[in-house]
Amino acid sequence: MINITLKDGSKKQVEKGISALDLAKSISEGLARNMTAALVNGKVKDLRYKLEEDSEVEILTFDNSLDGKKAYWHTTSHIMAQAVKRLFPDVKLAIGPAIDNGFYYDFDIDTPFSEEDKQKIEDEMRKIIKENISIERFSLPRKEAIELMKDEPYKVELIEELPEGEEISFYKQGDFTDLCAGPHLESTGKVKAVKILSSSGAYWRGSEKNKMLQRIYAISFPKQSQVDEYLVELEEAKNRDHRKIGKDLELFMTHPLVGSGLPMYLPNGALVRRLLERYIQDKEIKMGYKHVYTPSMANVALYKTSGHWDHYKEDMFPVMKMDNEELVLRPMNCPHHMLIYKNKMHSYRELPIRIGELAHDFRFEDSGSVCGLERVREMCQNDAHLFVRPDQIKEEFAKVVDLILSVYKDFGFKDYSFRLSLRDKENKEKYFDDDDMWEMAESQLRDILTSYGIPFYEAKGEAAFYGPKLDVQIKTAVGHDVTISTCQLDFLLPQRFELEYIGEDGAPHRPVVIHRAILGTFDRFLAFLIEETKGAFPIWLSPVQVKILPITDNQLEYASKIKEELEELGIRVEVDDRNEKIGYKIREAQMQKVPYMLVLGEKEVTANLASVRSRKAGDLGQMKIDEFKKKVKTEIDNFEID
RNA sequence: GCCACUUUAGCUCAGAUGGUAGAGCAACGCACUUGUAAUGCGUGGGUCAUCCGUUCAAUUCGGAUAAGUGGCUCCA
Repeated sequence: MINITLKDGSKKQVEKGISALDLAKSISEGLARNMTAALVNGKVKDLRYKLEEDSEVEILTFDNSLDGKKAYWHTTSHIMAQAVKRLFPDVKLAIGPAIDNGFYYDFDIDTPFSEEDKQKIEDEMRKIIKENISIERFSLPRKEAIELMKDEPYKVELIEELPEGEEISFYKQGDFTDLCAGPHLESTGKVKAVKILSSSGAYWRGSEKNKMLQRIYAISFPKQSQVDEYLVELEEAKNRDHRKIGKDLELFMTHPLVGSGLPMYLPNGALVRRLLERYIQDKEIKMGYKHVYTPSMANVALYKTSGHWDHYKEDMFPVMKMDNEELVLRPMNCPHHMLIYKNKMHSYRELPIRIGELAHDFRFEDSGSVCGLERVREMCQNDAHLFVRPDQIKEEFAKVVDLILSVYKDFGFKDYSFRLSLRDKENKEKYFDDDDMWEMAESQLRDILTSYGIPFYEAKGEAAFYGPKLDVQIKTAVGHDVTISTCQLDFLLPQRFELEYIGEDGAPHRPVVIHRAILGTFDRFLAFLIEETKGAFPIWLSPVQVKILPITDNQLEYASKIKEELEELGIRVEVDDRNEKIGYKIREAQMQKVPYMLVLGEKEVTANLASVRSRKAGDLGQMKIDEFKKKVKTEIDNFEID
């Protein structure tokens, strides 16, 4: 007998060699029925994994954990591969993992899958599910494993990379066998509802140097209704997409004659952006930042000096040759700001010096990756460079993090995470070559984060070429993972530009540079803000804050009187004086996400009142004009979010 | 940049296996003077993204270009 500790802390004595599934059955039949995998001593195992010694066990179901879902989805990915193999026997299989939302499988096939192909594959998958084929695990020594997979070159490549001497595990379901570490369900019939979502090209092993394979994304659930719900969720995400809302609310537009990745801000969007610019600059000024203006282009030599030329030129617009000069549109502002620092001699007493700019940058983004305001080719950065003494790094960095947190609080953002972006040591040509500098910068950043108790995760290969970064990552409505704020530690540019300050000892010393962008770029920040608010901006950012809706022409005079009163307080207000029914005017104001509507009829004019309606709570009843003015003014001044 | 798909009125979308197109909303006009998410009637509006082919004839078929969408690569 062995001792099993379950997740709830309860203990159980069972026979040695019992399967996880039988253990679940001994607890409850229902639990066993919904079981997708087991977590044994922290490792995900199959349902039929045999428990040989005392262990901590958690029964995973589709509903109680991501690991449970992944076991379910991973099994479905094998069903997909089996279906594809049945329909297209010449296809070579690559990999088919579960992801956070479903799974995919990559196939090497000469002609990409058509819509009809995908329908056929989905039908075949349902057939395999119906056949309820038992899924068996077995393992082989490397040589035999390669022999078994000799017709699958991608699998052979994977096997060859597995550690020497280890048994290689396979899963077999009827006529289909796949190299796989598991875990899996016990049979294909356990999967109930499946839906192919999309297909696309994807490079083998994620490298553009390799062949492009065909990837199919799909999802599966224990119930058909869950598939339907998931599809509704996807549809709702599309309605939150900043590109759709940006068009509906006339925030920005694009035009083929202007070009890809070059959005134009319409009056509403421009207003929101101007308010964001003022908001952040005011905050920065309070924190001792000095703002500058520098040109959007520069001599190539500037980027040769900074070192960007060798690492970044592929992402820049091509050189413009003038008489004796070679000019480029700038992709970042750091070099300009380095020269501003260098413009005069600095004392250790002056530091930190904080140079800020709302600066336009130009990056030649791949045509396939531009996206609304999220990825553009001309952007405006909320950029700043902090020139600090080494002993000030920690404090100054913490101030930046505080600023980030306070801004996010003002906007009510909650779904973001800090990422410590490090160099990839395997890929050194992407980064400035100075191991000592990297080790020092990375460990210093990690120390700061740890000592301030900021939760973060680490990501290799995400650093800037000159140093590691702290990035704030968010997920967009359609699921892109993007950086919204960034703070970077840089020992390189001060060296390249030979920056100095005179220390207490009278000798020159080298400052350290912190690059930071709080709102990142105004473009992407606005995209994020649109998606977070679904276009219902907080009142201080709303293009129209109050819309006055007279019921008939008889209230027009009263309406314009109130309009003037509100305008005196700087409130953005419009009167809808069209000859339409009140329901129509309300519907329109509501769709334009106007925070407050004032309905004015006979009753209001007589009593000198306004009927107030909020976009969020609906009819608030009648209010004195002064009372309403005070309410709105307070909400605007306090950056209130609803 | 790569793979696939898409592009028809200001917007959202129908449409014909080749004989130059339609709806709803919006716009404009008229009537109605209206009480918390769409009043009724009428009018105008399209080189069917652009260019080049095939054809008696192309918005429809083929090719190229541009822009967009979903991914991959890349990235604020």
